[in-house]
Amino acid sequence: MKHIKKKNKAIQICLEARETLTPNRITILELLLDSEAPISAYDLSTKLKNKGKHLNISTIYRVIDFWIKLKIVHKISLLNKFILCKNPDEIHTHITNICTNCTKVIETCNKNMGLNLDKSSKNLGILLRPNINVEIPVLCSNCQ
Amino acid sequence: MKHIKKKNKAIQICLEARETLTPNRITILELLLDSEAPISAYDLSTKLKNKGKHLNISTIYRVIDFWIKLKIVHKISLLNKFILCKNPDEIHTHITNICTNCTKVIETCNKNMGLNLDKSSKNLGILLRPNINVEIPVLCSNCQ
DNA sequence: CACTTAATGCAATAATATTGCATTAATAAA
DNA sequence: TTTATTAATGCAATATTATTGCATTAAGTG
Repeated sequence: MKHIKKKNKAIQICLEARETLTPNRITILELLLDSEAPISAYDLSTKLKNKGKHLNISTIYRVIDFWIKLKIVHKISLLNKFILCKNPDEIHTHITNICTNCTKVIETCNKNMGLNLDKSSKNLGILLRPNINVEIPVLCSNCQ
Repeated sequence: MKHIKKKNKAIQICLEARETLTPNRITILELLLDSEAPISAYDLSTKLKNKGKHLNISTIYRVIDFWIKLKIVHKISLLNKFILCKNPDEIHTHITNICTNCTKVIETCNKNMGLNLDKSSKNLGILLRPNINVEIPVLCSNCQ
């Protein structure tokens, strides 16, 4: 298992939050670990079926929400799909670059992106929250 | 009509692009002008019905896509809703701040937001496109 | 063990969006 | 103007994404 570190990290975060680690949550986590690309709830459902395991779609959504709450999974609103967070342990502004051509995702953080949103609070009276995820439509190196 | 200028601007952009200005396109444009908040395709459908006018939902989506193509409307993926662009004539990175509490939208641009995404292309090999729209979850002044 | 809370199953339904094909309207060419 | 072509719309089915209420099962607590 090449994703063992990330898996352990997720498990650690879950346990530290005193949340329950159920078999379904592990199963979904593993599927997300195996998926480089963002994946939809129904895709997860299909993958499970192919493995002979059935979970109701509502359970799948609930498990996804569970991992999102723990900041271990991001919802990619541009795609209506979900993906594991690259740096779940670090509190910062997550930047999800999404290739509008091939939907490849390149995750980074505000520091690497020249993004300093703090100015905005003064200009607009709005408040940025820690650990938000910002999606940016781009062209990846292959699709340029 | 208090939105006469914005309406004229949209019409101008449409005509300059040599696109057809149909009654349906005008009707949808006017509904979007009247709506401060982002509005869904089905909300538009309901508003039309209330005025005694019926448009098939596919037509509504097509008309919305038409205005999006002309950069006059933004899709807010975080809400699955649509909103008129505040500065359709200026090519820049549009920033849509969305209050995660009340869904109010505060649109601005990269200059006001301390956002300089050009750095990213060097770091990540990705290409930013002109006139993209970036959605940022925030808390507005009322909801802080 | 008894009690309480949390997780899951189930099935219906809601909400959002797309498609193929027929029809009508608009535009361009003869 | 008439014809040919292209674009827009209507229609209805269907796809996709997501939520809900309630019953059941599992997990955690005293």
